[in-house]
Amino acid sequence: MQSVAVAAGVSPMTVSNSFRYPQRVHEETRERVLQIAAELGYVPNHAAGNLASGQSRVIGAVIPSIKNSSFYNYVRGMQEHVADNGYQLILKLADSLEQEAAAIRTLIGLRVAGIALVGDEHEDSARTLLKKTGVPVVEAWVHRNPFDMAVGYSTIDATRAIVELLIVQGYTRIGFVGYEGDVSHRFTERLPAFIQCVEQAGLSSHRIFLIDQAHGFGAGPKALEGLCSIDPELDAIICPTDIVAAGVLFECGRRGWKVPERLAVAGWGDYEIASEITPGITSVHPHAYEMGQNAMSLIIERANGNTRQQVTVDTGFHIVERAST
Amino acid sequence: MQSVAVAAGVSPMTVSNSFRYPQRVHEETRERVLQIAAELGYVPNHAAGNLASGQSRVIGAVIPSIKNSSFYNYVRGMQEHVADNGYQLILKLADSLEQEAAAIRTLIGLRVAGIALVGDEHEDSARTLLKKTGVPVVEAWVHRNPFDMAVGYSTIDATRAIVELLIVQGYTRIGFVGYEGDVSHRFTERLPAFIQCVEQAGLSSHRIFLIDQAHGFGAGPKALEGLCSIDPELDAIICPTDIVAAGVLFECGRRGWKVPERLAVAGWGDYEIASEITPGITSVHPHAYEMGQNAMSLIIERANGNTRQQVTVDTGFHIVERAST
DNA sequence: AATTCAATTTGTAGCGCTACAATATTCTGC
DNA sequence: GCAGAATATTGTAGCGCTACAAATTGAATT
Repeated sequence: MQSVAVAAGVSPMTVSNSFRYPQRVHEETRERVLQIAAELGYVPNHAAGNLASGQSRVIGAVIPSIKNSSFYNYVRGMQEHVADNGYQLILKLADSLEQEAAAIRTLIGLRVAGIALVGDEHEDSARTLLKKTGVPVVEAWVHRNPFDMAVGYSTIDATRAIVELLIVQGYTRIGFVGYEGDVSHRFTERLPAFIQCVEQAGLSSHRIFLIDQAHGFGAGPKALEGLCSIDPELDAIICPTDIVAAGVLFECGRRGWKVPERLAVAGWGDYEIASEITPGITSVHPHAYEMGQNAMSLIIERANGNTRQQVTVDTGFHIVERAST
Repeated sequence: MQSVAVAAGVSPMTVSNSFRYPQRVHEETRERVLQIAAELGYVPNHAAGNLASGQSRVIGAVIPSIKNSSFYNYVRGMQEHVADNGYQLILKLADSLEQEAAAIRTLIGLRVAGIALVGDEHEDSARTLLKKTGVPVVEAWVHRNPFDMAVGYSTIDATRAIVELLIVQGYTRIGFVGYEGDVSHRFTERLPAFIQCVEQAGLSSHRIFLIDQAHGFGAGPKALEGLCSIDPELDAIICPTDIVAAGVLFECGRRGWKVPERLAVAGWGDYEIASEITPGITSVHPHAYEMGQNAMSLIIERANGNTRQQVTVDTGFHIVERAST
């Protein structure tokens, strides 16, 4: 900074202001400073700025995986929103709760302005740390009982919507594919909603099969086999993601089963494959882009001192009906 | 840090050493310090540490997109390697060269220990900045003419391998799908290799169709249509990614074409879908995990002062033969 | 008991920047 | 031409940490 200041014939403070508070500096001066900075390859040291001001223009987001495209639009929403507001987004990947806790520790070490997490299940140590440091936290993809702030949609309502659609379309032997073990509420909430909804319609809710979350397409054949051993005349299947649904479709192809005549297949997430595969997969579209935008918006508002009363944003969802049901 | 020091009855310097140089501190003392730090929710301020030491244990990686799973194993390789060496990885997403340049500026502002990029095409301003700051840079997925260091494999050799496989299998009317416009060398290198290789075999190289990189599965039908209008009797097709190949497979399904009898389909990247779809897609497996590992390894070595002579690592590839060819 | 040496701990200075208050400069209106 | 306001610029101190050198401690040796 010093050398830029000398080269531009101003004080270091003016260089600092040119970057951080452009309107405080006379336009002509600012342009000269920025040009010389560019020539000298000077980029303000964020670490020093952060230390001096106690503020940060970097927001961290932890996402569970990039294995599937589910988070593409979520990240895009975050990215575009922060860019519009002069912030920067950095990402950390975490496949497990331990990794999430480590990622949170890194982000806190970096003294980011806020942290966006996915889901509402976190390690106790991470919760404690977040609480103690008081950093703004948004949980995305969930919409109740926020730890701090939350943005999401009701997976219960969405489950109900998809079950009701299948019932209206005349399916009666509906199977449900869930994830086994410790997985996020955004998955575990669906099963009770399914059971309640099919029983309300006077149908049986015993067609349930749980698979390992780690599997992608491969889960499809496994799930189909599992459900068929419960009821060989299964006529519809609700999958936890479009990837699993596509796996089921592939397996139907191998078996020579017509979709949806022999079996209706519903997915979740409205991934790109849902619209491109034949038949297209009926799916829950979760407004991921808006979720990303709102997550950043909540953090930026909090960082600017606006403590909002309403700390949960419901971005809703909609059902995309396609040929698979 | 001060309050941890007081609570533990040691000097701030001992707290610092407990975190940064554990072996310098007596085990008993260290454990007490770390335990009190945990109780107090103290996480060392990376900004201050970075400022004081001029060193950073954070490495930044810029990846083009998480839309497809192509970079999953690459990121996993990076992640696991840095964790083993006491470093941290942060990710930035960039869909365009401008976004990449912005991401690089952010990472430089953060004074990261090194930067991993994908491909060898970058904005001039970004190149200049990287050169001037001297931060260690690895370009991944390319393996020649590194800007600083590089880790990748030869897309030319891989193209040759896949073309030769098709020729050996008896296909003669081979079509090639490429990307139009300004895309990375890791794509543009393939077309000349394709042309050279088919001509060497005495075949015609006029079956070429370029598509927009932005399209995913949807590119498949477009490409197939385009190539069929060049040669309706096309008997094999080489796609730029497995996603496009899957799109072609979907389209073949709609047309009632048998794969590989009517048309052989080759993909690239060995994404999960390649092994799960029926028929499985013959694909180029790029050893992405090893690429990620090596990228981090090069940066960490450089950060530790070991200037290696060999700045390019070839992680190779292999062809996975499946039923689609 | 004195000396040596290694292991452990501790002050001090300063990293590059920004908050804040103070100062310098330019612009109004009369 | 001048007071007063508005705009633009500048010192100073300090953010939280670590490099480095110096100091302390304890055990082993003479």
